[in-house]
Amino acid sequence: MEMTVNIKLNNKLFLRNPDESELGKKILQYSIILIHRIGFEAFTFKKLAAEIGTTEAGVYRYFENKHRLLLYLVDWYWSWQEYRLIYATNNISDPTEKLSIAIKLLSTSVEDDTSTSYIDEKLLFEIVIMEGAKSYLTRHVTEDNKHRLFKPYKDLCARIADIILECNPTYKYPRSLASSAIEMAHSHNFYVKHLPSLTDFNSLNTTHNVPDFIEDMVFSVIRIP
Amino acid sequence: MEMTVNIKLNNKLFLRNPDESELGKKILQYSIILIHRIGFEAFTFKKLAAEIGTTEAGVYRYFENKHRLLLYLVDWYWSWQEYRLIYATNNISDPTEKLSIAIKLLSTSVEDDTSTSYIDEKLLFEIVIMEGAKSYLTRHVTEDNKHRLFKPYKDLCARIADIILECNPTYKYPRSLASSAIEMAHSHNFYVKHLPSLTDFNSLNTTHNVPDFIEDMVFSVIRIP
DNA sequence: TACAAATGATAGCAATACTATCGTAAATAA
DNA sequence: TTATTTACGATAGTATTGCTATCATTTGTA
Repeated sequence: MEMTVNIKLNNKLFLRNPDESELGKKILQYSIILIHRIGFEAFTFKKLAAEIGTTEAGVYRYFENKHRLLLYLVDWYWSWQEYRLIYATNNISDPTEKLSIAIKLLSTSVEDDTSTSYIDEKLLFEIVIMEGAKSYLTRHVTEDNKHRLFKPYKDLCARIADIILECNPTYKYPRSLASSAIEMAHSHNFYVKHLPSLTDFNSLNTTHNVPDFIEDMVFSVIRIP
Repeated sequence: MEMTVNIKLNNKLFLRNPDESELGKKILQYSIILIHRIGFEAFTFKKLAAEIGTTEAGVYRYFENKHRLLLYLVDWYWSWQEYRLIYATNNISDPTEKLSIAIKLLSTSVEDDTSTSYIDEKLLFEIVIMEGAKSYLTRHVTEDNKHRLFKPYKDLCARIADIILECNPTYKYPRSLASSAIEMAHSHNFYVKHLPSLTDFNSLNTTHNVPDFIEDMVFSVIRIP
């Protein structure tokens, strides 16, 4: 059986829906490749257009600016992670096991998922680690938030907060803990790679790793040994 | 008795030391005000120059570019926080109390500290929350790191990691926990203000707050009730 | 009094972040 | 079939950004 996952995103993210045309899909595909290669700061619509053989104006027909494109990619990523979490925890009743799965899914690098042809999930994972925070660290967070542009991230946080409450209904800070765990899953992957002295891991010694640390943290906090 | 704290920073951060001249101090003072007002993205040396009545080229004589200036401010901030931590924990022997003080210092907004005339610590605190991550989320992290430009941050992390180890010498992830706590101190202040659904606090209900959550987290993890 | 250092003033330039217009090809409706 | 929308390519243009360079003037130091 062949099947594809189609992730629908808030239509305020784009001017023309990129997943409904060949050019649109190419914009998504090559923006991931190019941002991954040169970084979001150096990334421009002109360079992207040259990469895929269209013009700058052509890209502007799909996205207002590169920040909106980043938001699209980040939202896609969080929606995809939520889908993976639902899929991976299906039929599992033990909430601690669900939590453990969630932590592993979020903090472990992935292989390119073949279910979507034009999105390279491995590259996207690395982009979200490196550039993800820039999607909300702006002057217009509040406005973007009103337009529900952070909904996928919040939905995932809420889902994990629910699992935390299932584990321990008396824990006082489920949402804060959920968002912290998700952020740590990314930030510590960044630290391991770029600022290893901020962690207790190194790429050689694999006895300790990021998901182990986060699991230890989360389960300690909600008092599950 | 009057005294001033003078923070010396890595001289690779600047071309000409800004704290050794009137113009340099004005650059620091007004860059904080301007970045706080319009955000780091919209901030330019031209606008800064106009603000303080000098020219664009004048600012470039002190800092290579605006990213280096941000790094200067962020490094200044972390050095200042480490100084505050040393000062506030002086003569305290109980490591759990030291840890508690550290968490409060890092996660609670400050009033403008009068010990430095040209740096507004309250504004700087808010800048580091909003823009701090951009100091290391770049293509040149590795190079900047080689030049020791993140040393103040790492020093503070190491100091807190040491306190964590004093509390519990068997805890496996002291550095990861320290860097996480510091980051959470900032990120959750950001969430409370801009994305409150990611937290369990709100500005009205002050029964729960950011330092309480982080304390609960840290002490749970190192198994101190 | 001489000299170097710091600053001010101005110019210029390539790249960025757009916006606008126009022609054409392909898909769709009448 | 023809008419018409739509999507795209091509080109042009503009304000701003992110610098670098030059030269004159002021200011502090020897």
